[in-house]
Amino acid sequence: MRFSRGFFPTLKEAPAEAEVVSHKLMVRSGMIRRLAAGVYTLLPLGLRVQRKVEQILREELNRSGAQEVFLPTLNPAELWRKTGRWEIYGKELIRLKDRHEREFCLGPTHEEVITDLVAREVRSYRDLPLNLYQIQTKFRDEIRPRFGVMRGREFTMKDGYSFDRDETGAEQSYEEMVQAYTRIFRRCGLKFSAVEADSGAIGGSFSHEFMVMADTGEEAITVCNSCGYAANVEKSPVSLKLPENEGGELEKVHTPGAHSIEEVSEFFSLPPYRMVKTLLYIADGEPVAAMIPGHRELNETKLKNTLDAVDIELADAETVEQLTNSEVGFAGPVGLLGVQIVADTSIENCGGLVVGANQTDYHYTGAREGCDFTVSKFADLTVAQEGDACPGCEAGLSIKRGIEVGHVFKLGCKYSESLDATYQDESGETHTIVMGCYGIGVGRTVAAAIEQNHDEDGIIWPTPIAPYHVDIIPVRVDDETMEICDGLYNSLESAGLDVALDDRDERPGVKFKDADLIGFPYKAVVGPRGLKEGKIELKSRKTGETLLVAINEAASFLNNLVTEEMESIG
RNA sequence: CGGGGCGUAGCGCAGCCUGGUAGCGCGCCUGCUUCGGGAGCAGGAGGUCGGAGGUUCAAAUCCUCUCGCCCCGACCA
Repeated sequence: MRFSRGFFPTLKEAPAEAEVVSHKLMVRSGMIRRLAAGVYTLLPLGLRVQRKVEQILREELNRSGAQEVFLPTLNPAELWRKTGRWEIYGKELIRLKDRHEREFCLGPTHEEVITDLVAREVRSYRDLPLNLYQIQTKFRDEIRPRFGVMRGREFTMKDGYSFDRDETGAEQSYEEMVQAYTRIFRRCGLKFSAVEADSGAIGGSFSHEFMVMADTGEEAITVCNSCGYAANVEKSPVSLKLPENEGGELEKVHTPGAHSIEEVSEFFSLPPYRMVKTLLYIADGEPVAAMIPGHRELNETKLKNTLDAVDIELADAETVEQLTNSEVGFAGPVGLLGVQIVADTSIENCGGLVVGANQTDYHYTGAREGCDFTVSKFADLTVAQEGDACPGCEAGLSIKRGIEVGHVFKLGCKYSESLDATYQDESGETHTIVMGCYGIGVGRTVAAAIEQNHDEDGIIWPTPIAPYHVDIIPVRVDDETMEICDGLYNSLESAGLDVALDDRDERPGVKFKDADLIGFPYKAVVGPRGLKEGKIELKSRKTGETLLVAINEAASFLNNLVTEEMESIG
């Protein structure tokens, strides 16, 4: 592509709304433009990169035996009602009605549609296993779209679904997808790790997230440097042990003005872990009290799973006051009526605890679980912290940040059951199909690649997903130079490289700056300095190294460089 | 949805407090000179100051409502 004909609107300054590097650089380099909150137009450069990622996805998924389909965006409500998600998915689901008042939604994911398809078409064990995927626009009315293409309301996602006869088969499909994903992200030039994850609203029993390590990531991950264990903090198990403690008798103490754990802890001159936080939640409409040691944070995902609830939220002040008959800050398990109490396992049989007394300005000391109050369920309820013991090897965990670019789930029969996706085995017996589902955020992968590969001048594309491999830069736009550039352009194109030619009548500095911003892996500079010796300068974006190569050798030289890089990274 | 902030030329911003001529930098157009890391000079185009109401002789500026956007939290690829 020649710059003079191209649509590459680069910007010197990033729009004020862009917060993270990838967003800024995508806007500045002319890849994307915003239409509305979380809704973006892909310009030619952005589209090229996205297409390259999609191509890698197709190659690797096809290689693993999956087949591409294309499912409708417009989904009838009826299907979603069958699985119960019309209600469960909530406000995130974009709903609409047609002229006959029939209800539809725009697909935020496609378990319903694909399972319905398979339920209709698959009869026999001979049809299994089956693995289908699509690359398509998804719609989710995110509460808070942000970071450009990283969390949009309309975005491109690759979603795939596997269908197997049984658990064993499903596990094998899952493993194949993990392998495919590993190849995909490696080819995209990303440093990533597959971490254990919570299976969330989609449901299911087992899942991994593919996280690209980046300080701007929205996810916190626990990582063990010793055995390699990695998990989303939401999922990362914590087993707390509180120090032994005699306890003493239950006693109500006047604690004026002490609301927070710090204040109460200071009041009694006792360490925070002897305090117990009692947090009141509304879980699917029912009040629940969750107790955790005072020095810890509650993990809402774990709480939700423990309660087997669809939706939980922290009770508001009014509700808390109603339930505890006191101001906010004095909730405790002793004498708390009509509320289910769950607690972190560390509290089981524990004595000498300081808890709220459900009376303004009063706390109990010397409370003992099992004696002064009873808990209906114990579970791991806290958020993992830096230094916690690794569940694999007991070494200290560290906390890192990551961007979730992919997610693999073992779904089980959740959808195949509600949509009646079954098959007959060799003996004619009917079984429910066992499913898995696998997602990759395509735009997010592109953004993550930028987060990991950039410098102060702009993007440094990994060669396999660069919009163009080489940018030819004539220093002077005169006939002699342009003739050489055109020659190089043609031979590179016929060698199969993606090549840009900056034939604009601009000063060289402008071209260099744009080339660095856009992030072409190589610049081929054709100018008087090199031409004196009959040579072209090849400059690597990544290393900044410059090589002088004879004009007639430049094409094959570049071709070798690029090919080598594509292969080594693949 | 709760908390914080912002809407003035394509982009980045000033002006608003204390009402009275709409400004700066970049970009864009024309010309000349330049030409190896975002050139210089000269000339020029471009703005219903997010929208609606109100106060006032007079509103970008004050008041009310509204729409949009961004940041912090719960959701997720």
